[in-house]
Amino acid sequence: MATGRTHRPATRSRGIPEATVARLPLYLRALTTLSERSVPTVSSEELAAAAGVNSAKLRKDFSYLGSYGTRGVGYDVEYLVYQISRELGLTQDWPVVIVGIGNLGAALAGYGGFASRGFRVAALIDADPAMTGKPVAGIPVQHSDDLEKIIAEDGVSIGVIATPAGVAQAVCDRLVAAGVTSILNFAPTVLSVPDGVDVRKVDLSIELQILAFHEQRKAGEELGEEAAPQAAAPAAPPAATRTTAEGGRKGPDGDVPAVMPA
Amino acid sequence: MATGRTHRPATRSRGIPEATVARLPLYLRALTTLSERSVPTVSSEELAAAAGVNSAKLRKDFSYLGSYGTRGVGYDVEYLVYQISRELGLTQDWPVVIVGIGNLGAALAGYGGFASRGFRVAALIDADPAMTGKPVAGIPVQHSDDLEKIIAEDGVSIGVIATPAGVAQAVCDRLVAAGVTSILNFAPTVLSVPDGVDVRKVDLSIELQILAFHEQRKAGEELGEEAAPQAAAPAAPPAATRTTAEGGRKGPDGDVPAVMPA
DNA sequence: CCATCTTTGTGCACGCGTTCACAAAGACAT
DNA sequence: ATGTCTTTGTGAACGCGTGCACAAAGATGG
Repeated sequence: MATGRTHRPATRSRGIPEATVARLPLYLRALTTLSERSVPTVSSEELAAAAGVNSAKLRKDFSYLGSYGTRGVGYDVEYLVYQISRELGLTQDWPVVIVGIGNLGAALAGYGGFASRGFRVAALIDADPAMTGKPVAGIPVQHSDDLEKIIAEDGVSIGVIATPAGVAQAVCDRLVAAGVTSILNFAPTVLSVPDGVDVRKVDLSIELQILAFHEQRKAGEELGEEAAPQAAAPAAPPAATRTTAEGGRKGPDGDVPAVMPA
Repeated sequence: MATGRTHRPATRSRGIPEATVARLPLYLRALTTLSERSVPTVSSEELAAAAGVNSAKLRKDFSYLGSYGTRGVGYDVEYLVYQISRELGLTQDWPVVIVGIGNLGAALAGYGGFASRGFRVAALIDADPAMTGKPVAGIPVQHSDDLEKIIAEDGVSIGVIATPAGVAQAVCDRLVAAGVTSILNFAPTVLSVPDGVDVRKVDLSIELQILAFHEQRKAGEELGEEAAPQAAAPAAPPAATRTTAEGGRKGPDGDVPAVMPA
């Protein structure tokens, strides 16, 4: 999973646990598939399998929404699709702006999953004047000078940041000042926002690193493990006296800017 | 955060809690930034602020790795960078293949965050013959017929799936059969894999839906809330006798294919 | 060498999330 | 009607993760 929430430690929203909210979209997707196949009802067991979760967990999740099932039968697919959509707020229109139209921003602009769920790409914004006016995924890119105006005119409350890390906080500040209260951040930076603003972060690099950790562990187990526990530590051990790090020896790597040169 | 893990319920790997592993990349990024600025040591308080977490949590996380700090001083930045890198397995080379070179696949191929962390894009694979040979981000796209050969020759153990949802499971099966044991999935589908294979899922649409939920809640609170609790339920209520759903009335939407027509 | 001050490392308690297991509810057949 | 059978909804136990708060460790100054 992309990484989690930032703000709001555990504010149980309207009694629905955060963990449950995060799974509702999963159920919704499975239900939509069933709906297309004209399946009238589905049992918690079947739906759980389709969504890849435990059936008891699914039933408990649904119990937070109300009693929408029928004992001995299961859940009415159409009805449940509507209830979950309503709970998630997908029955209304959510205009979204995407800031930073690099490779990733362009991919997001063309992502079908948005439009299909009540999300409407209201505008694409980029700081590069050369991009202004150029259509991406059928939508003309606008210059970031007009950011505030765009947000206000379209009543946008959700912003997507796909800029380099260096400018992400600045973009974030402008979005928030303009009235945006929910942000989906693809830039590899920790954004700080005032209370009342939600930030969710998707970090591609982090996901790979987590996979690498498990991969390494698996490889180690196969080899009998406990082979090279401490190896040769290159840098300074818990240095007693504080050693002044000699220049920026770390050379390569460095936290590369970001997702794309937007 | 992109969404979470799929397999491996809570297998505490080598004593390090899963939640801690997920935060290590965060710490590593903050530490790398400090390293570039030649900061020799950092306290848990400072580092925690930079990473956006609680300092007590950070200290506990580090305690799972060992005692790498010095009381009264803090942590040696260079040393900690190395220790975390080693723990995450980033000191070794991880060849990665990306399958499905649409907009998203191309964005991933050009993503700087990969190369900078020990991940090497070994190959780009797409099923479209028209793409074969075409360079994307400097790497020529190869045809999916050669998938097995590529995996074997380069010793790839990590695969990224950026294909439409419809073919994701098939691609996944081929990857696994060819020897891949870790998969990062961008297609909006639940992948089923044999034991021993890790799957992490990044679902852009789900993230937005979660934001919409909170956004809706915030909007509701402002209006005094409890305004339209039950509204007019359109579809069938917990139908007593099972109603045969009339055709595929659900019409619009439908779970759109995927990320890109790869 | 001792006192003081800073910062780590962690024991402990608390709360959320997960899972089990079962009683209650309703469909369906006779 | 009544009994059987299926499936929901949930009480309760458990485990993980988080955060507090403090003792131990070590640096630093006199």
